[in-house]
Amino acid sequence: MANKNDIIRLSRYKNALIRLRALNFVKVFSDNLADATGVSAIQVRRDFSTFDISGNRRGGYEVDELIKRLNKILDKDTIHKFIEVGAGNLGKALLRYPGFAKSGIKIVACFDVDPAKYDRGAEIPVLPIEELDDFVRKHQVRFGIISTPDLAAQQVLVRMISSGIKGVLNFASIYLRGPQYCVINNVNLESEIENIVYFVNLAGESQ
Amino acid sequence: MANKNDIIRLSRYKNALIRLRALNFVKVFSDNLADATGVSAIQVRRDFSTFDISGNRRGGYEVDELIKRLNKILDKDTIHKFIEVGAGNLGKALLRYPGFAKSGIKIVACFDVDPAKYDRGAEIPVLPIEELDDFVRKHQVRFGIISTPDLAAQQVLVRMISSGIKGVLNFASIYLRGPQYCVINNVNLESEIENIVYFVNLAGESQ
DNA sequence: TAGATTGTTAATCGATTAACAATC
DNA sequence: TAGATTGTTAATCGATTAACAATC
Repeated sequence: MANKNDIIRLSRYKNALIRLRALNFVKVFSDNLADATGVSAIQVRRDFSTFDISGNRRGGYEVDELIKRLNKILDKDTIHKFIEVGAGNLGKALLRYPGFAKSGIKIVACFDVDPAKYDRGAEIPVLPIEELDDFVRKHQVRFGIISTPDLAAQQVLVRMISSGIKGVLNFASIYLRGPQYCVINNVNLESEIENIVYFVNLAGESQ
Repeated sequence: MANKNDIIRLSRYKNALIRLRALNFVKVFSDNLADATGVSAIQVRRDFSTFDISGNRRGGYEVDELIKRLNKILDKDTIHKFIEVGAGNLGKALLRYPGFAKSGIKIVACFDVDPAKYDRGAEIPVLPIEELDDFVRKHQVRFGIISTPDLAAQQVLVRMISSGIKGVLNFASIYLRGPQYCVINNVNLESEIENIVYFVNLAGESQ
């Protein structure tokens, strides 16, 4: 069965292919994709094999066809509705982040506890957290983003799950876990920073 | 040698320990940390062993001491200077993101190509990209954040590296690589979204 | 001392790579 | 056909876990 890293690599192949297509590539060999993504050519072929994508021996893979297959697997042909909880600095920026629309997702509403943040008239309305459950059920939203302070994150997760949310992207720097049927991805910026600092220090010392 | 996952786990232990300390824990056993972080107890002990952290057989680990050791390893006792390139929505939000100050980092300047974004008087000034090299050399900055559109990211990376930056956090959804002596962490929100969607779909199908 | 926990060595598991057969 | 590339099977590598000795 596929795991997170497999999907991350598929995503990278897809992005590389889109750039290659812009350069008028019609076919690619696993070697081309390896160069473009930093993944080994053998890994590229193994991944495609895992997802039943086959090329032409001697002829490589067709770019258009390959992009279509990857988009299908990654479900890029549907627009996915998300809600967000937490309308602070990061939360507001994410509402306006053009990368999300480009990724084929649409944040349909944001929720907060702070009445000063409510804004029903906005393109993406900011609503009281109490309305979350009804909203999610009514609009059949399956995905959520948590951009609250750390302390609120766990509670928000519980609320999201009980309202029927099945997948969560968490930006709070507390590592969240949920029931098996719920997918949670943690983007921990603090941890990323700590990583960079650690390895830069390490490289600095060895000189 | 430690790898990225090792450091991510150390970061998680540290965060869990800070919460446990707030609950008045004085000692912890590897089992406690396992429960708190979702990592196995054996992995916890192995990690500590890797970093020469030892506890008391029968007595576990002392919380205060352990936090100190982890902070030392993660270099949390120094404030690290960062520059940022890209003052768009996400870039501006990151400038104001309280999580960074909490992580012990300080963004000292932001750079952009758009004159409309320049703001020399701001607490964190937004400066023309042409000034990046001088600024980085003068202030001896070693770390950078890329929050530009995808197309600019590669160029910005080259510029950062040539000015002496050693560690980069990249938010553009293009996978960046650099020379070995440079540490690059890619935070690809599009890819995170694709992951969540994929696994939620997968779970949905199997029902 | 007996019991419980650490810390290390050996075993297992999974992911990546090497080798090579299939085939265009 | 000869040459080059895919795709799969076997081998390797690294990370995680199991088992257990050390010891508080």
